[in-house]
Amino acid sequence: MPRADILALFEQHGILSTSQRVEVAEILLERPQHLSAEQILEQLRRAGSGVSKATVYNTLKLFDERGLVKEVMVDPVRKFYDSTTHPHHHFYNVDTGELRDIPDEQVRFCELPELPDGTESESVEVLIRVRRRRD
Amino acid sequence: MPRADILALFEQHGILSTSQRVEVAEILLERPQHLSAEQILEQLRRAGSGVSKATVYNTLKLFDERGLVKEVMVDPVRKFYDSTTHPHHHFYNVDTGELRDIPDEQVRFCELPELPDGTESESVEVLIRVRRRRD
DNA sequence: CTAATGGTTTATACTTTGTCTAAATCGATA
DNA sequence: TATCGATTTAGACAAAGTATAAACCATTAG
Repeated sequence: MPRADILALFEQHGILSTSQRVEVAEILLERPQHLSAEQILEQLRRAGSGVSKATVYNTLKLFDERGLVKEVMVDPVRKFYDSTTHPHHHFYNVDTGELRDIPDEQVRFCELPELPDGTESESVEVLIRVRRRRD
Repeated sequence: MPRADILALFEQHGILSTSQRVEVAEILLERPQHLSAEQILEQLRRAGSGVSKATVYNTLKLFDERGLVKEVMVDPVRKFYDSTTHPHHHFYNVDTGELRDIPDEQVRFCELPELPDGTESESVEVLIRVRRRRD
């Protein structure tokens, strides 16, 4: 993703631009993917960046709060951040830990339950857990 | 849940019975619910039980491995254990943190994607995130 | 009855993930 | 150049969970 696009996204989400934030965004927003804070930190380190652990965590938290990325819950231990924020679904391979997107249009419901009283829907997400076929 | 039923479930899932395991099961299997290890430990303590932290964690892990309960991922910080193991879905209230079951038959799919090569489905779960209606 | 065996429980140390804090730094402006 | 507000940083800290090794317990063997 070109630097100009990142700056535009920051603008759009009310995020002040700093070099560290741009570095994190460049990695996570490069393509549709799911990364943990630690994975991003590791990539930064490999690229020779000096961004601190605290900043990576703070930045991802900020991005999530401002809706630039989305926290996904798939691992009970780590947080993962999804560069795709519009509603979509996931395959989760329990053997490998791989998380893969399912385009929204490949899932269609015939029937969904009524929402609990006094609530409105925020999202409807399907998680298909798969494992290596052993046959 | 009567003690005899718990012992039968242990038998059925290949879990050797011990007094500590029964204590944990009595709490979690009392009704359909979702509890963290810490919540269970707290209930045990309140009831005057001396079961150790390590045993609670080990026991829940064992129950999950043997399919007696199901780990559910809804909080990125804690693990929650679901006393309902057959496939079903959830409402998650992002305002209150409340997690509520959706019976399986209230969700029906018209269309689902093909699974990735070399994998088989383990589960298909829907999470409907809701929030307080503000209108 | 005693000892040996195999699994379970326990305290405690440790690991991992993430947050907090206070000081240092940065960038813009006056 | 000084100041101000916000950000970054190192490192301390917190919470959840795991690992380890010793103690424990029930059962069986002698």
